[in-house]
Amino acid sequence: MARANDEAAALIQELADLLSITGGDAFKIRAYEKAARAIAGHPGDIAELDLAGLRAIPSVGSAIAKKVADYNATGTIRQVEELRLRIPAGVRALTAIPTLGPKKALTVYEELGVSSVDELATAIEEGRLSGLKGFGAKTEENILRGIELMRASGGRVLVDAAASVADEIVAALSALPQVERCAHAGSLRRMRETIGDVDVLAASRDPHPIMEVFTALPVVAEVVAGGDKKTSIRTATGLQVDLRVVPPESWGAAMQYFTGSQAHNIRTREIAVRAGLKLSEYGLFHAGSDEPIVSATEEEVYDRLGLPWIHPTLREDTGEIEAALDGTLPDLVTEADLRGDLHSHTDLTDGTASLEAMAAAAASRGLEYYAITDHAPDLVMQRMTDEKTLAQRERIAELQKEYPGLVLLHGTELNIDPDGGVDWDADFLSGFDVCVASVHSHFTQDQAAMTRRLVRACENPHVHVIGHPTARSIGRRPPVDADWDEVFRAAARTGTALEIDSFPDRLDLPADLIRRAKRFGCRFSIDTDAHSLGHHRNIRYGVGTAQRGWLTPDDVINTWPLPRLRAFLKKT
DNA sequence: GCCGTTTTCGGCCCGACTGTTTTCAGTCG
Repeated sequence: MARANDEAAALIQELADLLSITGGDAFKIRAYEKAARAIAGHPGDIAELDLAGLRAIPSVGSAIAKKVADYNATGTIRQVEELRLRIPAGVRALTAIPTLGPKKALTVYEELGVSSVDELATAIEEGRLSGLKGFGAKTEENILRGIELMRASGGRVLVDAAASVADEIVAALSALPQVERCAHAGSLRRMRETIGDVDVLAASRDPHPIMEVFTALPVVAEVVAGGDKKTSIRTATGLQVDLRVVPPESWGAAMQYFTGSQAHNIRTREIAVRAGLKLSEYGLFHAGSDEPIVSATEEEVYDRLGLPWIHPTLREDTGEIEAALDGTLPDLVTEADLRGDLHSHTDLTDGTASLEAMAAAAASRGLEYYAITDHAPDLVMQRMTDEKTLAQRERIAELQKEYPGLVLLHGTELNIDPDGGVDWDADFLSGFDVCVASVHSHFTQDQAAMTRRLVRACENPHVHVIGHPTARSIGRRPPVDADWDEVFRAAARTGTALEIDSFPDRLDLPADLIRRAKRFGCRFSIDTDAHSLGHHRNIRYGVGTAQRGWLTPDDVINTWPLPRLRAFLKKT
């Protein structure tokens, strides 16, 4: 499943982690981290590159190129193997505990021989940490807390859970007279698929009362840290929320800074430094005099750095800075570009709303076309039959008369069987306007079998969209194992679209695979896969995922006018 | 370890908060 790029990047990142524990040079560690990102984001296959080719990757010099060549030849990197002998994997795992970094991890390992999270918890309970340099009572308490949190939640929540907490807090704070502006930033604004903590930003000259209201909100279970510029709380579910209050004139610089990512910020600050400037959350300044230049809007800050404004979903240092400098940033697809939705369910199968209610919801979204795609018979528990789906087609034709502005399409969500076949024969399939085909069973086939299965589905002339292609469930089920480059090649060749399923626990295709698929010329369909009326709101997460995959409206078939879409669905 | 029309050596992003400290290291984002 993992490409050479991903495996090599993980090894280089591990090298950085291990060096940070053994006390390696901080700049060297950063160089490894930067190179790891560059290798992971490199479009070509690094397994095919020689030393010169590797060195051509930005941030990869001769030393790292040799290590990657080492990986290409042997499947590992010698320095990583050596450091693994000195630092057990459990010690590296300790740094995942909040408030415990590489320095403290090394101290407990060297002084007490602690090399796992469980051992550390035991050591603290037995009082073996007392007297250790830098470990007071408060530190012990915080570590125990951190371990508890880590065990409870795994540390991250789905994007919709974070969004609802953020929306509630932003609404409450925006109502205060002292607050001039308030918005969320951080990984939620970047639309990452899971969120570690929520960042909220407020502009005000009078922070103190804002902090007081914030820490007293009903959602707050615990105050983690409190100052007048920054306050952190935790909700009852363990989600941390950081509130930063900045002067109104700093709003743009602060939004830029707190949206991140950290890697993107390092790049923008480096550009500032080279231009004799200094960029912080308070603004862009002359380096020598600290004279302010701009700070009110993000656009001004980027502009003064010689860059166009960069969409938050692109800010990961995976090529957006270079694209911005080249003037080749994509014109990203937005929710407003979507004319239709090609995947939805009614109470005929496992949806909870009637056909009529789902159509009404689609109309209120302002859509021009909407496909009803209830499950096909091979998903036996859904009890679909030929008769039921044909009766539904007639009801849709009747209902169509009530919606002059919305074209209702009759479709189905087929099941791709282990050999790549689907539920109905060609003759019956030709009666549908649109067919989504998805993997719903046999998730653990080996890579060769799964690849054949998906390629065969693409080659079926009646399959228009591959639904949630990796079939992952975030935090619960891993993605299926396929040679995705082979699948993408088949999808592009046959004119089969790949779905971007908007369900917060799916977000499937994931953004990194979207970006890869686009390079093969694939098309995409951003769908809700709605099973109820409320699920239509999830479309924002599908759009965010598509944006993180650098998609433009033209890449997405359900932004197209219906005649162009119908021509695509013929798969000629 | 990487990188360069200001540099092939000497830089490398910046600030807030906590806890254990008497001036600062560690962690986080």
